[in-house]
Amino acid sequence: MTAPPRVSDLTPLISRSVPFLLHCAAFHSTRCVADALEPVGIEPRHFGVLCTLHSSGPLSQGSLGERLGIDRTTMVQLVDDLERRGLVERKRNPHDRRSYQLTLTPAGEETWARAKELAEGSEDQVLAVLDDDERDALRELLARVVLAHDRP
Amino acid sequence: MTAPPRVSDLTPLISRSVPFLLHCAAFHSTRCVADALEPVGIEPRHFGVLCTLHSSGPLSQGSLGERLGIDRTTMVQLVDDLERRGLVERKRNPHDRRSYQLTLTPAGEETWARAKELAEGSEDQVLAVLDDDERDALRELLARVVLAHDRP
DNA sequence: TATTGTTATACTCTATAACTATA
DNA sequence: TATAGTTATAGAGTATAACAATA
Repeated sequence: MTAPPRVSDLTPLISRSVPFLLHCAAFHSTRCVADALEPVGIEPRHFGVLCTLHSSGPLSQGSLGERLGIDRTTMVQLVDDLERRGLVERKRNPHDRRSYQLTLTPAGEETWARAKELAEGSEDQVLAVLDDDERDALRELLARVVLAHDRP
Repeated sequence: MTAPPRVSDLTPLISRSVPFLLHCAAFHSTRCVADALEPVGIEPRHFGVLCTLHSSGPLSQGSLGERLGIDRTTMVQLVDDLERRGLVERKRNPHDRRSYQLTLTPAGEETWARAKELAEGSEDQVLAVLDDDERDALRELLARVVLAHDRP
């Protein structure tokens, strides 16, 4: 992703538009999460996989990718990364030997817990200029907008 | 950009996080703008160029790219697109013949005005689930967060 | 020598097509 | 025949390096 421009350089036609503001805010927040996760050696997308396996595992690569909106060919590389780091294990499904049962290793659970703290910390950093009520309000407004565009 | 997943498929660890919500909202809003601009034959990035030239032109390709956070090599292609459509004109700067003075053609001004209406309409569509006060609140909260991360 | 615009090239991210092994 | 995972490949989108014209 490319860094957004300086807001002060732009005509208000752009800098006051909601799509532009959302693009900038998304960029900064994702970069903050990425920076925060650096000490545990994973990127935001890997964190998504860890969260999903922690909450809903074991899952096959296919169903994991489906939930996360990630193509199965991309999923292979993501799981390769996590397996190489010893965070995820590829066990064969005994009932269907074509598919895996992906699970977090103990190290994967530890890394997930650590990453969760770091990610939450980065969110505080992104929203530093807002007080608690304003943070709740922003989350609520965004959730409603996003839900309205969700596929059925 | 890749489409975000169905929110209902995700663990709340992800779907309630601000970076994820911002990513989804940014994706949907940009897609809506892109769809809205389709009738005038330009993409959101072209619209950014038209807006900047309308408000602050004439500009050289370099300074235009600098304002918009777009690399100069990418800028060449963008201006090529707009020139091919007859919306932007490359005039040589008489005081420095290395650089251009980019200006909107009359057709460019017309297209800008039309695109502005279409883009504003798409914003209404994105924020359809929010009332006027809520839209203002969202814009205000986003603007403060973005400004806090702006480069000096 | 430095700068503007340009081209050719490389890199990243992601998706499509084709393969294998299982079913 | 169909599906899970994999690999090779191609396509966007963007950035780096090298070049021509001008300063």
